[in-house]
Amino acid sequence: MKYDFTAIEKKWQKRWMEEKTFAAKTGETDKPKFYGLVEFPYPSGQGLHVGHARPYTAMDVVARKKRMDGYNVLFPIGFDAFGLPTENYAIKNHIHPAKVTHDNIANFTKQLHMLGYSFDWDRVVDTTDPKYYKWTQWIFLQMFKHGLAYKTSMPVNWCTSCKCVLANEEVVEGVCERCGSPVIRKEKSQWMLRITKYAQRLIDDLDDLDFIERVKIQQKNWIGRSTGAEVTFQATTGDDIVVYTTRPDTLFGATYMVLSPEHDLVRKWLESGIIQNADEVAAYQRAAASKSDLERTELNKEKTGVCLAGVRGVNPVNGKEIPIFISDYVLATYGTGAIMAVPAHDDRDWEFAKKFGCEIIEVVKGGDVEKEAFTLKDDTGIMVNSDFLNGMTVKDAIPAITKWLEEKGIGHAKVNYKLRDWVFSRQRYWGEPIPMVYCEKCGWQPLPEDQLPLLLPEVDSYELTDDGESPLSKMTDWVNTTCPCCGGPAKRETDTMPQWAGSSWYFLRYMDPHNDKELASREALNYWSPVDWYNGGMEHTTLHLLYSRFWHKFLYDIGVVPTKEPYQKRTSHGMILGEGGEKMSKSRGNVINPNDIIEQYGADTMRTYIMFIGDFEKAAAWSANAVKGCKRFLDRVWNLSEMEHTGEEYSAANEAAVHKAIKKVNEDIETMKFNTAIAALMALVNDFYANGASRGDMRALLLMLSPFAPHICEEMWEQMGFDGQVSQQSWPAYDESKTIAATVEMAVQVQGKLRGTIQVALDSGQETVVAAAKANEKVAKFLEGMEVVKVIHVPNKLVNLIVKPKK
RNA sequence: GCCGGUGUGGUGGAAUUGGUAGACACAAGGGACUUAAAAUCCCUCGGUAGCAAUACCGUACCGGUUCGAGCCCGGUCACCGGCACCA
Repeated sequence: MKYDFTAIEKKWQKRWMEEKTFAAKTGETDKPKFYGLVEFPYPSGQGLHVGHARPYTAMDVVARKKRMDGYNVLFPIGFDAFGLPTENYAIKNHIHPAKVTHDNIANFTKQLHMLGYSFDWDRVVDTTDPKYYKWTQWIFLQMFKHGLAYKTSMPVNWCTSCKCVLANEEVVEGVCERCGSPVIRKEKSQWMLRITKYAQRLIDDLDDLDFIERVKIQQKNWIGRSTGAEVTFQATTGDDIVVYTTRPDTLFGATYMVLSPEHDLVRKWLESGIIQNADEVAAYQRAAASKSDLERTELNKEKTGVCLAGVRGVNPVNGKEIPIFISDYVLATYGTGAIMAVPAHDDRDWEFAKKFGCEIIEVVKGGDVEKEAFTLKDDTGIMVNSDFLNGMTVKDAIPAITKWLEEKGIGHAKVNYKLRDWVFSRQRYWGEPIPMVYCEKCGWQPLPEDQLPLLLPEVDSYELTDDGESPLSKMTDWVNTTCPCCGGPAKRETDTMPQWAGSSWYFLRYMDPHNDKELASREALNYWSPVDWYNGGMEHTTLHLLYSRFWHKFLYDIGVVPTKEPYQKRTSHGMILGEGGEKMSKSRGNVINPNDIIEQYGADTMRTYIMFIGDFEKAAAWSANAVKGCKRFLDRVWNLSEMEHTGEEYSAANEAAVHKAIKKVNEDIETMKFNTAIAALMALVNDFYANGASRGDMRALLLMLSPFAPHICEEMWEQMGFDGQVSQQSWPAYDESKTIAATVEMAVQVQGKLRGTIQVALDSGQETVVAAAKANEKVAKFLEGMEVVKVIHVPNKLVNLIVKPKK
C-alpha cells in the first residue's frame, strides 16, 4: 500500500480534534502536571513560516513525549494580535484592523492544524478580544493603584516613520527595531511603568531558574547593575550638583565636571543669567536635542561640549575650583545626569580633557596618564596624590572614601541600573486603550473596574495624525467623558498600550481562558503555575521575557499569582535561514512556506526535517534536498509494514539496538537534541531492514517516532492492530543492562596510537583483553622486539599498551 | 571597546564530556532493476602514496599538559550574536 500522507494526516487531525485528544484537564490529581509553552505568534498577513515551525514542532515533540511519560500536559496556543503591522496594512488597504486580524488568525489556525500540533484548541487566547484585554487593562489599573504606572514628560525615543514612541528595548542601533527608520529624542508626556523598582529582584531571582545561560547573562547585562557613590559638589552659585561615580576612590583626580545638556541646573542658570556664554550654551543644547540616537552614537569618537562661563564647581575633597562643561557624552537619563570627570582614569574623560585642555591628575599608580587613561584592570592599584587615601589599594580606598563622604554628609554608596522605566504609551489605534481619565480638577483618575473592558471604539478612520497624537484623540465622542471622581467633564487617555502588554501575562490566561470573573481562577493558577518549560526566540530576551517577568512579580506581590517567577525553564531555538545560509526574506525570494512542504511531502516529513536540520539552538540553513531525505526515511518506515512481523517481544537480533534507541531518544528529547534522536531512529530502521523486525520491535519504533511524526505512526499503529492510539500510550521502558551487546569491540592502542580492534566478551578483565590484543595480528607487528611496560585499560572501550625496546 | 558564542569531510552535522574522529543524513560517482525515466536496492565516498594489505597526515593556527586531546591549559587568527559615551 502506498504512503498516502495527505489522507492519513487529514484523518488523524480530524480525529484528534473530534475526540479532544489533547485537552488539558485542570486538577487531574493522579498525574503530575506539565505546562509547556511556545511564544504565541503575531498573526501577520504572510502566514505561518518555517521560523514558527521549528520551536512549535520542538515543544510539540516535548509535549507529546511528556504525555507518554504520564504527565497531565497543558500545551496551549493563542495569538498576539495587536500591533503596528496590522494597523499599517489596514491603513494602506482600507480594511479595518479587526477584520485583518480576524482573517489572519483564521489562516494561522488552519496552518497550525496542518502541522498536527497537539495544542489544546479549547484554550485559544486572542489579545485583541475584549474578554481578554479587559484583564490587560485590569492589571494596568492595579499597577497604577500601586504607584507603578505614572505619567510623566520626558525625552523619549520617537520613530519618525511610525510616528510613535518606542521603548528603549525597541531601539536597535539608533533605529526603530520594526521599520528601521531613524529614532529621535522627543519630549513627550507618556505613561511609564516602574520596572526599575524590580531591577534587583529581576537579577537575583534568575539564580533559581533553569534558563539557558546566555539568556541570564543578556538579561543581567541589560539591567546593568553598577555600584558606586553619589557625591554632592557645590557650584560657586551655591547650588548643589550631585554626581554619580563608580570610582569614588578617584575623587582627588576630578579636575572638571560635566552636566548633560538637558540638566535642570543648566536651564536654571540660563534663566537667571549667570552663564556668560548663554548663546553658545543654548545653541549646543539645541544641537544635542535635534540629534538622532544614531548620530549621537556615530559621533562618539569625537567629543563635543561647551564650558559654562561664570560658574565653577568645587571639589569637596580638596576645595579646588574646577570648570563645568555641558556635553552630550553625559546622558540625562542615567545616574544624576552629571559627572565628575577624572581624565587620568577614564577613557572618555581623558579624551575630552585632551581636547579641551583640562588638567589630568594621576591618583592611581601604574600607567602613563599623559599617554592614555589608566583604567581599572583590577583593584590592586595604589593610590597617590590623594591625601588620606595615599598608599591604599583601590580596593581599600573605595570603602574608605565612601565612609568619609557619609560622615561629612556629602555623599553615600549608591547602586545604579542601566534599565529604564518602561515607556508604555503608543500613539496608535490598534492596541488596548489605557483605562485612564483626566479631569482638570482631580487629575488622572483610573476608570472604575466595573467599567472594564474599555472598548476600543469602532471607527472608520484610524489613520495617523500629523501632530503625533493617537488617532483616538480625534474621536471626541469617545474622548469626552465624565470624571469617575467628581462627575465633572473629563477626557480619556487617547494613547494605547504597546504590543508587549498583551503578551506579558497570556500564559496565565491559558490556565483558565474562559473565566469572566478574574484573569484566571486561583485553583487553575495554583495547579498549573509555573510554566515548566518555555521555548522562545533570543530576540525577546530583553523585551517580552523581561517584561513578563516584571508583570508576574507585580502580580505575585499583590497576591494574584502563586509563584514569584512565571517560567521555570527557558530554552531558545536558532533561526532557520534560506538555502544559501542567508536570512529568509521576501526580497531575497528564499522564503519557505510550510504549506508547500506539507503539500509535497506531508506534515510528518516537515516536522521530522525541521527537527533533523541541525543543533536546535543554532541557526540552520534550509535544504530542499535534505527534506527529501526525511521523506525517504518515512517511506522506509512505512514500507516496513510489507515485512512480516512475528512475536510481541523484541527480536533477539534487535533487542540491544531497541533498548539503546529508547534510552537515546528519551534523553535527547529532554535535552533538545532532536537531530540525534532522529538519527538514532534512522539507524534503528536500518537495523530492522538488515535483521527483520518483530511486532514488538515495530511497536517500540512507532512509539518512539510518534512525537516527531505522529500521523504516520497513528496509522501504522492502527493497521498493525495495536490497542488504542499511539498518542495515548506510555513511553517504552528500557533496560540499561540490555543496551549493551554481549560482545564488545575494543580499540587497541600501542603508544597511544590506534593499531587494531578486538572482539571480547562484555566486561572482560585486563588480562583477557591484553592477551587478545597481543594475539591481534596488526597489533603484534608493533610489539615485535618490544616489552610492555604499562597497560591502560578502559573496560569495554580501549586498551593502550606502552612499550619500550627489549634489552 | 565590553560580554557571550562558534570554528570538524564537497554540505548539514555526530562523537557517551579526556578514550576507535566523521554516527545519521544530503550531494557526488559507480552498479542492479527498467524499453526509458522516476522510484527503489547495492557499492564507494577526509587527504596523500599504493593493484592491494597497509602506512603516514588530518578537527582554524602555534605551543603545553597527558599513556592518550576535536574536547583541558596558554597564546594567535577568523566569523557570528548581544550591548555600546551607563561615568
